[in-house]
Amino acid sequence: MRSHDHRSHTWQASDYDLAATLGCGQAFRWTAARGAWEGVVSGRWVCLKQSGETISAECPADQRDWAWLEDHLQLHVDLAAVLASFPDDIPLRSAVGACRGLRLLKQEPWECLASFICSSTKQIVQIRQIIALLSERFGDPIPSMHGLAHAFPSAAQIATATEAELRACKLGFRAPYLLATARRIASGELNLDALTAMPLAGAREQLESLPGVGRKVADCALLFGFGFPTAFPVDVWVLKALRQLYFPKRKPRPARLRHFADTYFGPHAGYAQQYLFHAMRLGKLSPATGLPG
DNA sequence: GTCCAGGGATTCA
DNA sequence: TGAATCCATGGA
Repeated sequence: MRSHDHRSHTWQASDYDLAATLGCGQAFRWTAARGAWEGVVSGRWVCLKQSGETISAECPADQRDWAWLEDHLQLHVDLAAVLASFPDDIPLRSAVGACRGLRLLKQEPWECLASFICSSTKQIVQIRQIIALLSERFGDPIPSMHGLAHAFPSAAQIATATEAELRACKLGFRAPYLLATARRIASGELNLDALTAMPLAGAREQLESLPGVGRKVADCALLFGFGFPTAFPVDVWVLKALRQLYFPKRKPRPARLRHFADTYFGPHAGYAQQYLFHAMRLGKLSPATGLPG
């Protein structure tokens, strides 16, 4: 055991729930194994552990620096400041109380976009399986601490696949969407790197022009991959949360809910969305905790 | 607005 | 243990 090697690193991270963060369904390449979390970030295999307020990482090879992982885990984010920006209402208090230390990750844009194209009407466990198959079959082999692992395939790598090969990765009707989008990215017809510097609405419009990318998938990519803090993905869980908690005993039209989501939650709306999403899935939000009226 | 497109994990009888 | 339900939806 070496104490000053470059294969492992530790951080002090207060108010950080690693298990909730990696397992809540925002990213799909993390698996819990023997009290640790193993995953692939930016083409690097890594094993993470949390003990109290210490997070440790171990890689199969020496690392020059750990900025790639610090960025992915968003270790610099002041969670208290994020939570303080939320509207002070009963649903969010309840969600925050149920998900202490839940964080948003910063994923690679292409991987995130592709993952959520695969996500439509799939459950999180199934999405993980799809992403694992895509990586095994089309991604670059990389070293891990037990045999070979695989990087998430680039758009160019997926673009070389056939629709049948993608369907064999359990994509079903999503296969042609992913293939067509990969080709548009790989050809340079749409440059994902340019989206980061654009206003949210413009970036969203660009993403929604891609096959298989509607409002919800675009918002997931914008929030989890491109770092737009006000993107607010509305999936079936968040829809349920909004209806039950903010509009009980009413039947708001979808456009009304959309407007509410886009205007109510403040500068870190995406974070608020993640708390509502996760708390709802945990069954920690009940209609009884909703607002009056 | 309605309908359809994989399929398997999960739930429930 | 077999059937029903549900799923981080988008497009025609």
